[in-house]
Amino acid sequence: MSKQVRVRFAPSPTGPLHIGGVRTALFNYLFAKKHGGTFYLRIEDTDQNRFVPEAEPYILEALEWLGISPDETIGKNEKFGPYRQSERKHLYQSYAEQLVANGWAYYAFDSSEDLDQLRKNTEEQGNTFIYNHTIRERLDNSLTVEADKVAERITNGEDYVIRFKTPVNEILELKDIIRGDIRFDSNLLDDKVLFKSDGMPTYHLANIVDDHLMETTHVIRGEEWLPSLPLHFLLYKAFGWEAPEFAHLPLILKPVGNGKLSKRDGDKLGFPVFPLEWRTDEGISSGYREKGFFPEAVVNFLALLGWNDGTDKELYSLEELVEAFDLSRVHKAGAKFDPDKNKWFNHQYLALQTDDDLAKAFAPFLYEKGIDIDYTALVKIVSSIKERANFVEEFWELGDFFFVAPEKYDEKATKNWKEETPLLMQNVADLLNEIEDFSSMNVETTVKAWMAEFEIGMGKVMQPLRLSVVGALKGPHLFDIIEIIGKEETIKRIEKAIASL
RNA sequence: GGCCCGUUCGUCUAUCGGUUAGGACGCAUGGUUUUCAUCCAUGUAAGAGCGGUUCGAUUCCGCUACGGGCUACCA
Repeated sequence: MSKQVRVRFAPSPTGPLHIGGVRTALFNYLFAKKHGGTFYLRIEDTDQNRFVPEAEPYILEALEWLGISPDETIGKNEKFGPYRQSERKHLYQSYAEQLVANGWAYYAFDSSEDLDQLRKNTEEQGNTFIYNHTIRERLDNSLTVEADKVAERITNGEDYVIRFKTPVNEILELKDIIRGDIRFDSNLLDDKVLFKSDGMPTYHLANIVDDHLMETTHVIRGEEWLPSLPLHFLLYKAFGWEAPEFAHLPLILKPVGNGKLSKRDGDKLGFPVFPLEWRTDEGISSGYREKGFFPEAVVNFLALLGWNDGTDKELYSLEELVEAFDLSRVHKAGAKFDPDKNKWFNHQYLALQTDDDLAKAFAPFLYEKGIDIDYTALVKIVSSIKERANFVEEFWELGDFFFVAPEKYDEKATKNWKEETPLLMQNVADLLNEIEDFSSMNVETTVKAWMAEFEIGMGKVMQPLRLSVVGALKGPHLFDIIEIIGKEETIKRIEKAIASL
């Protein structure tokens, strides 16, 4: 690559960042870093009707959480600012008018209502309505109205838009880094609105102008933009600018059924579609962060959704992803989102955390339950249960017995509570009471020696003992549990079990 | 309807004309754990269909089918 790579993520602040958007941002980030380039964030807030003020900070926070913050954006290295299109508003009109002056665009006065009606009528007759060369010479625009009349109507304050005058009879042979060659027939394109009657540019205009002004070298975006590729290419041509290279990413599809993953699917199917929780008057949409996902796990999973480096490697740090990433190895077909695999990645990353970090992450859960525990003990507890969890949150249901004595006993397990069990358990309690060194190892040898001496079967003791201490047949090594909760508590639990079973 | 993109195990994917079509998730079985889970092992399961090109096609081309996206003064 000859030029310094500059790529962008350019979301529209209409709501929280969707998981598909996250992946687009991630691929841009990886590509930039891979080539020692710059990753910048631009806010495309040209639609005043759908603007949501909370969206912009949300997007920034989400990228930061994921560890893929932009190098340049609002308030950060603003070499090409402003980075909000609403603050660049003054730029666009003159570019649109430049196109009109060069014969690449025209003013159009048709109202939305008239056009809707016309579209409806045309389609009722079984024809396809396209505002392009087939019809533009017959509609109310500067192609059909005298120049002085056009000027008069505009100065009189009449609403108008500026439309692109799509060239006729051109076969456009375009290139996409992921998809290769794509052909479009210009006759089938429509004359897109570039400049709206509210004085704002449309996406198409603003996007091309800004990508050029901000010296973007590669446009990496979702596949839903592929149909506008010919328009964008033509716009670069009309302005006489060199076009960036394009790469259209495959879509992320919903895990079950058909169609792309939508914002609604997430909580309906039991997994988040947003990086961070999003609260509105209508309710709360869950986020990966709040659900206890590690950002590294989300990044890793997303990176492998539609891309791989050709090896069997699946666990990548962000640095390794940067190193291995290659746009031309991005898969072409859409990928179904797999919540199970996503969880598996989290399990892998949980296993990589230190006991200390996990204890710190778990502490707030305990605090909320009003449980006060010695930090050293907590680290031990976390260490004994972490390998069975996918999420820190699960530590509670996996190890609640470390903190509170069982309230009730698992029904299935109580069947092993035989007639002679109470006596046996009382013996165990008495035995434990005698032990000085209450370490897991020592308790285990002592109890086992006692069982051997009196020829008592393991099952007769171990199962009821576990039931007494834990309340169910689950959990880590029993003697480890006993060591952690201590002699006094263990005996208390045994006696409680004898009394209630 | 029109335009564009796509199509390998249930899912994510490897394969760049010759492979017993590989890996991972999931699922199943076994082992470890006197528990549950983890972990380990094994198994399960795929080239949409039809035509070409070729000595030989999952791989290249065409058609069909199916899936997806776009088709706004939204991005």
